[in-house]
Amino acid sequence: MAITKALADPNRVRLLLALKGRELCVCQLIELLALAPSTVSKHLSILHHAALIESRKTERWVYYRRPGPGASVAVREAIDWVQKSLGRAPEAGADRRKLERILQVDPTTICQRQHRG
Amino acid sequence: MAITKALADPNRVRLLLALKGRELCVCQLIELLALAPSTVSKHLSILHHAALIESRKTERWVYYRRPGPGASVAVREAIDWVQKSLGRAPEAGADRRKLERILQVDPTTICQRQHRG
DNA sequence: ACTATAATTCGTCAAATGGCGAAATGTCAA
DNA sequence: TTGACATTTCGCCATTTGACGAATTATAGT
Repeated sequence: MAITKALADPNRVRLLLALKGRELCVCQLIELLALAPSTVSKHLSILHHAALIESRKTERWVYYRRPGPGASVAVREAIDWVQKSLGRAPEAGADRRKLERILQVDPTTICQRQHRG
Repeated sequence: MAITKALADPNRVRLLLALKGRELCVCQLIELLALAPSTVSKHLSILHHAALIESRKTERWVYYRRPGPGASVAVREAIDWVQKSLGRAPEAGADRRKLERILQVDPTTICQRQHRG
C-alpha cells in the first residue's frame, strides 16, 4: 500500500506533521528538514502520490497542505493516526519549536538564505 | 520509528491482520503468505522488534499473537489503525477467507505438508 | 544417543530506498 | 530577452530491504 510505504520514512512523517492546520512553502520545509532541496522534493512527491498531501502553486512558490474534506477515508484515517500517535514523539515537539522560528521569518528570506548555503 | 517501518511491508501488515482475535502458529502464517519459512520468520521478528506482536513457545511450535493490555499506547493505536483502515482492503478479505480454510486443517498436517513442498 | 521436526539465524543476491549535485522547468523582474 | 530564482527531474552512489537456501538451534519421539 502506498500510504504505509509513504509513512515508513521519518522525514516524510515530519513533513506530514509540520502541515497540521496550515500550508507551508517548500523552502520552509527544506529549512525544517535541513536536507537538499531535491531530496525534500522527492519526499513531497511520494507523499503526494499517496494522496497524503496536496499542492498549490502561486508565482514561484509551491505550497503543500494536508488534503481537504474530499480525501478518501483511508487517507483521513492515516493522517489522524499519524497526528495522534506519532505527533506525541519528542522529535515532533522539537520540530514544532523549530517551525515556530521558521514561521517568524518570511519565506522570501528563507529561500534566499538557502541559495547561499 | 520502528512501528512505521514494520508496517511498510504489505506481508507484515497481512500477518498483523491475520492475528486478529487469535494466536497462530508460524506454520499457519507460512501457509497464508506462501513464502519461505525463513522469510516469514524474518518478518515476524521485525514485527516483534516493533512490539506489534508477542510470541509463545510450546513443544516444537511457536505461536504469535497481538500484544495484550500491557502494550504501549503507540502500539495499541497502531494496531487499531491497521485493523480499521487497512483491514478494509480487498486483499485483507481474501486473506481472511484463505485463513478460514487453513484453520480447518490442524497445524500438524500443515507443517508436514510444508516439508514436502 | 539418534533422528525427525519446527523455527530461527546466517550468507548471499537482486531490487528498492534515500541521499546528493547537476541539469531542466517554469515563473518573475529588469 | 536576458537573468535570477524556486522547484522538480535526472543520474549517480551507498545503504537497506526482502527474498531464498543452507546451516543451526531446540524440542519431541524412537
